[in-house]
Amino acid sequence: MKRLPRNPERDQEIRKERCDQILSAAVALFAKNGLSSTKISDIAHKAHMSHGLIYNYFQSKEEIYISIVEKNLCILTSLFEQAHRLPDASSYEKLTWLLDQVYCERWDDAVFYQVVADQILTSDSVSDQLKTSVRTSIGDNLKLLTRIFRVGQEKGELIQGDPRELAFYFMNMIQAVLLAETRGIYFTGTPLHRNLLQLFLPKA
Amino acid sequence: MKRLPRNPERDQEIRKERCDQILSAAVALFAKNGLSSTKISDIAHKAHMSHGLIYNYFQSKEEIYISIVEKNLCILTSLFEQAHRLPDASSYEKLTWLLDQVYCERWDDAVFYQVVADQILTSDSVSDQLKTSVRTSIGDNLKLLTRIFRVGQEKGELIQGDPRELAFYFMNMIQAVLLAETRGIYFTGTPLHRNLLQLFLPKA
Amino acid sequence: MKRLPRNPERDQEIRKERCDQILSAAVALFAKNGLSSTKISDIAHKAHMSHGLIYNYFQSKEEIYISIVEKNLCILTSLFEQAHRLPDASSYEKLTWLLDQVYCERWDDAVFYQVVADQILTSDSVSDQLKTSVRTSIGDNLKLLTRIFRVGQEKGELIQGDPRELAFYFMNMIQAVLLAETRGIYFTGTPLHRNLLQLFLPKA
Amino acid sequence: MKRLPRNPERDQEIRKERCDQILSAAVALFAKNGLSSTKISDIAHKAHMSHGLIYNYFQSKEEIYISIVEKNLCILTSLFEQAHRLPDASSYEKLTWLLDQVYCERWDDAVFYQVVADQILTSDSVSDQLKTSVRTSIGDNLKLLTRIFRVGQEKGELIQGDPRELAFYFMNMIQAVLLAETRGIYFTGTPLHRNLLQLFLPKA
DNA sequence: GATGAATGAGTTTTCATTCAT
DNA sequence: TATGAATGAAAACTCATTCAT
Repeated sequence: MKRLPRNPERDQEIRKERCDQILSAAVALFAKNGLSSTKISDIAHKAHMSHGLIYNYFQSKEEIYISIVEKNLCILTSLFEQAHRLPDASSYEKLTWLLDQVYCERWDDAVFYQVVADQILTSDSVSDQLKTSVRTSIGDNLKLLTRIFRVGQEKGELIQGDPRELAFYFMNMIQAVLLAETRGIYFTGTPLHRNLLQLFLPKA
Repeated sequence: MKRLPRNPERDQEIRKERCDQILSAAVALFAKNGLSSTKISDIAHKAHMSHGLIYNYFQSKEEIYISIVEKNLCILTSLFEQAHRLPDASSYEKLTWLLDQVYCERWDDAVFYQVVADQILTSDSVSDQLKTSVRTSIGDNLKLLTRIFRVGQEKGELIQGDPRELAFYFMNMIQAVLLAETRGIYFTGTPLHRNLLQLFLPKA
Repeated sequence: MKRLPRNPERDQEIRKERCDQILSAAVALFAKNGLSSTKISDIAHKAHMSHGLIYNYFQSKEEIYISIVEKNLCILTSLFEQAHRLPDASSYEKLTWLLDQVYCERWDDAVFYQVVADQILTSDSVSDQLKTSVRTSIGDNLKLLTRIFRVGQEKGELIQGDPRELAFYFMNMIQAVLLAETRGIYFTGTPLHRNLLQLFLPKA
Repeated sequence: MKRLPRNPERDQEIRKERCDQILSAAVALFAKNGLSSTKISDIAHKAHMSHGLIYNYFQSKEEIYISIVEKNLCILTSLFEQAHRLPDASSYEKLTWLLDQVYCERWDDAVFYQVVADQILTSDSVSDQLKTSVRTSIGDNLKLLTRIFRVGQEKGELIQGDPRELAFYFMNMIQAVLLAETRGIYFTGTPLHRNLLQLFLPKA
C-alpha cells in the first residue's frame, strides 16, 4: 500500500496515521452504538485493517474509548478558552462563534463528547478514575462557559439569572441541537443552532 | 411472597406484578448502562427472581427494552396531552406542570426515555421497525408540545420564534436538567428545572 | 443425565460434583502440559461438559490452577503431619508410610504438586501473591519433614547430616520417583520408591 | 555493532553469533516460563533484536526449543563421558567433578535440561519424534552414569544397590539441588550440592 | 540482514437463551 | 411457576508468522 521507504521516522508516521484511522472509525461507531455494542471488528473494518492490528496501537477497546473521551473534552476546553479570548467580540458573538465551531468543524467528535460523557458518569462498567476525570473536565468546561456568561450579563448582552445555570443550559442545548441535526430527523430547514441564541438574549 | 388463594384472576395479577417487577428493574439498569451492557441476570437480581423466570414473561431482552421504550413514549404523550388540556392554565403554568410531572413523579422513566430514544434512532443494532415507531412517537410528542407553545405565543405568554423549534429546545432541556439532577453532579442548590422556564418567557 | 429431583441441596451436590469433575480433568492436563498449554476447552472436554459451564464454577483458568495448587499443598501438609504422629512407628516406618501414601493413593495430585510448584516460583506469569503463598507452604512442609528426620537421627535410625537438607533431598526424591513411574519410562521392574529409603539409613 | 569487513566467513560468524544470542535468551525464558508461555517477542527483546529477525535464523519457536533441548542433552552426555574417563579419579571424585561442572559452569542450561525434558516426555503438544529423541538421550545418559556407579561399587567406594537406580536418584538429585539453588529459596548457607554425595557413600 | 507493521488462526471469556426438574 | 445448570454463538484479545521496505 505504502510506497515510501521504511525508516524510524516513517514508522512513526505510520503509527500516527493508524492511530488516527482507528480513532476516527471508533468515534463514529461509539457515537452511534455505544461502547459495548461497538465491536472491535467493526472498528477494524471501518478503519480498513485487521482486528489484530488495533491491538498494536491500543491495549483494549476501553482504551480507545477513553482516548476519544479525553481528546474531546480537551478540544472543548480549548474551544471555550478561545471563545473567551476572542478580541473585540461581544458575548453574543462569542457564543455564536462557539456554536459555529462545534457545528461546522467538529461534527462527530462534539456529538460524541456529550452522549458519551453522560453515559460514562453513570455506567457501572466504567472505572471510577475515568468518571472522576470526566466529571472534573466537564466542571472545568462549565466554569469557562460561566465566565463568558457573566461577562455578557455585566455588559447587558445576555439574559439575567445565575450564569452557571445559563452556561449549563447552553452547553446542553449545543448537544441537543447537534444530535438532532446529525441524525437529520426533526428539522429540514435552516440549521437550528443559530436561532438557539435568541433564548439567551436579554428581556427587552 | 403473597399467599392469596390461586385462581385465574389471581394468576393474572401475579403475572402483571412480575412483569412490573421486571420492567422496574430493567428501566433503571438500561438507563444507566444501555441495552447491551445490561445483563439479564442483573435485571433478574434486581427484580429478586431467577433469570430463567424472566423468559416466562418476555421473549427476550430486546422485548423488555422495547416495552419500556414504548411505555415511556406513551406516558410522555399522555403528559403532553394533559398539559394541553389543563383548564384555566396559562402556557407558563402548563409548562411548569409538565416539568413538575416529569421531575417529581417519573424520574427514572423520563430520564430513560430520551437517552434511550437518542440511541435507538442511530444504533445499528435496533430494528427499523422500532426506529420508525420511536421516530413517529417523538414526532407526535413534539407536535403536542408545539401546540402548547403556539397557543402561548398567541397569548403573548411565551417568547417569539418558530414554535416547533422552541418546543424542541424545551424537550431537550427537560432531559438535560433531569440528567443533571439525577446524577447530582453539577448543582447542589435549588432544582434547576424551575428556572429553566425563564428562558422561554417573552422579551419585555 | 441426572434423575434426582432438583432442590437447593441437590443443586449444591451438583455444584460440588461439577467442581470435582473440573479439577480432576484439570489436574491431569496441567500436570502433562503446563498451565498455558492446557486449553479450557480441553478441560471441558475431559470433564464432559461445555466450556461455558466451567465459568459457572471458576472465574478463569488461572483460578482453577490456583485451586489445585493450594489443595495439593494442603494435602501434602496433612500427610506430613499424619506421618509425624504415627504411633509406635520408627522413622523408617514413617517415611515408608509417606512414600506409600503419595505413591499409591494420590498419584496425579502429588505429581502435579511439585512440577507445578517449581514452575510457579519462577514463572513471570504468576502473581506474587500466589508465589509467596506457595513458597510459604513449601517451607512449612519442609519443616514438618525436617522434624521427622531430626527425631530419626536422635534415635540413630537415619543417616547423619543437616536434617533440613536431608528432608529437602527426600522431598525431591519423592517427586522424581513419582514422575519416573508415572511416565513409565525408566524402569519396568519393582517400584523404585521403596529402595529409595536405603539412601537415608545410617552408615553402619 | 561490529564493524569488521564483510565477507563469507565473517557472515558465517555473524550468523553464529546471532544464533547464540537467540539461544541464550531463549534458554533462560523457556526455563522460567515453559514453551508456550514464552513469547517470540520476549526472546527477541532479551536478545536485543527485532522479533522478525529471529525467523532468519530459526524456522519457528519450536525449532529454537528443540535446538536447546538437544544441545543440552549433548552437553550432559559429554559431561558424563568426561567424568567416566577422568584419570586417576575415585568414583567419589568423579561424581564431585560432575556436580561442580553442572553447578558452577552450566547453570541455566542444566536447570533447563531436566525441567524441560520432563515436560517434553508427557506433553501432548510435543512431536513423537522429539519425545523419542529425548527419551533415548536420557536413557544414554543414564547408562553412562550407571557405569560410573557400577565401577564405584566394585571398588567399594559407593553404596550398594542397583546401580541403575542409584544413577537415576543421583541424576534427579542434581536437578533438585540446582533448582533449589537457582531459585535461592530454601537454603542460604553452604551450597547443597557437596553434601548430597554423602548419601551415596557406602554404609560403613 | 534488519525492522516492525500487518495478518488471522486460535484461545479465553461472556452471556442470552433453553430446559430438565 | 420457579430455578439454576447447561449450552454455544459471539466477542475480545493474543501472538506466531509473514512480508514490504
